Amino acid sequence: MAGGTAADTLRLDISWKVPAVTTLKRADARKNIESIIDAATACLARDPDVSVAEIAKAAGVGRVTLYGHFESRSTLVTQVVERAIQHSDERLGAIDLDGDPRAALTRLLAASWQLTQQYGALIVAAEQSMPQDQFQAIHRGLVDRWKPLMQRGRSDGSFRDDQPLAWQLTLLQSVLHAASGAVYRGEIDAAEAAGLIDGTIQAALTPPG
Amino acid sequence: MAGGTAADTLRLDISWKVPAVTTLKRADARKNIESIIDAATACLARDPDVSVAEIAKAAGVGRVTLYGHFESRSTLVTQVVERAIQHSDERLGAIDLDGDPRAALTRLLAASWQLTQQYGALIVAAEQSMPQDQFQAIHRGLVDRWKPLMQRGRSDGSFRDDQPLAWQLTLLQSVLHAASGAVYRGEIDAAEAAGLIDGTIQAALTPPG
DNA sequence: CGGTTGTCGAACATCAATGTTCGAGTTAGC
DNA sequence: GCTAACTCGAACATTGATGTTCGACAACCG
Repeated sequence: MAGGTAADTLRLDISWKVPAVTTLKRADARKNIESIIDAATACLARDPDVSVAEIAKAAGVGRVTLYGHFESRSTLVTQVVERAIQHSDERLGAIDLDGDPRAALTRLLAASWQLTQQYGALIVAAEQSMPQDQFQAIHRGLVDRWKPLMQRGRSDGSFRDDQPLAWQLTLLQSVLHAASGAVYRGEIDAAEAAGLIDGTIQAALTPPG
Repeated sequence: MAGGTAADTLRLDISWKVPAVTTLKRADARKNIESIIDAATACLARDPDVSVAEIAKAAGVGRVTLYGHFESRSTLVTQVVERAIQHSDERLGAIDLDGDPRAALTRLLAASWQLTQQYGALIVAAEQSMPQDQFQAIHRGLVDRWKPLMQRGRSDGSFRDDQPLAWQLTLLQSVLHAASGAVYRGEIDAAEAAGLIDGTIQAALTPPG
């Protein structure tokens, strides 16, 4: 038994499973990563300046564990934002933007309001923590979801076109954000917010005269 | 010569002019204080998180000099905000809010837009750096400038009253802020902003038909 | 002119947050 | 059950900002 040769040892040593290409982590690790991203999403939606320590606590893991899975706060934020963007894209992409522009706008606003509530100030965190060009790409992507509908509505007289399109797009974002803040401060309640947003935007876009 | 008694010394020592009640600082000191408040206003209007070092540099004084005049960053911000509030109150107080509510609103919006451009993100700095109750008092004061006019317009049918007053007030702030951001980002230019704000708000407040 | 006041830079203390290291203890998965 | 993978707290290094102290120098004002 003890007569093992160097060759034997070598063979045995090979049994060190080189991490292989298995990107697969252990089950508990994957669960923790999920928890962290979920917690980070919720925390960042409330406060874009939230600390890593708070995120870890909210996720129910140690701070060190978090750093074991995410290189830095910045990469965590980036991943959170990327997931949120992907989710938002799916939701918004499923919306029917054809037919009466005003009705389509109502549908788009309803979905966007739901996402705004869910992700809140995440956009602010993105702006502060992500490389600028990356953030701008995201922002452009979001705006492009609205642009065609707005252009179509302006062309066919559904929406006023005596104001720059860029202003109207900014206004949309602004009103959604304002509603989010108002709900947070308790000025209005979440249930009525969707109606207020739609009523306000529709009025603001109605051709004058 | 060196024969001075203790009494002599004592008498001479009395010539230490006790600072008297003269609250008056030296001329250059007063000028620096002005420069600091001016610079801080401009800096905070752009970036509510600007550092004390940057404010000092913008004011053309050393950081130590700044701390010689202001106990802390927080007190500096408070004084800046107080001056801005006072100035804003004077400007807004001079506006005629009687007559046609829509015309009065136009006047109020024009003045508010000018102040929003000037003070930008100062309100954010105030929120972060001032004691909460103090900030809320300021915020209440601002809102109270709009409330009576809005209530009157809602009563006489000039403005829609199928939405909560609180929402409409939030909307006003939001649109002003959005315009400030849009100008900053170059989406629209400052000259046309006033018209866009008025056109947008008037439309949003028009009673639905 | 002369002393008081103010300015300034450099250096220091402090604080909070980020990121790292260590070592001991758990747990998943074969 | 063995082992690699994972967790976790405590302690440490680092960074950037806030405030403070010191001492030399300059400027206002009587």
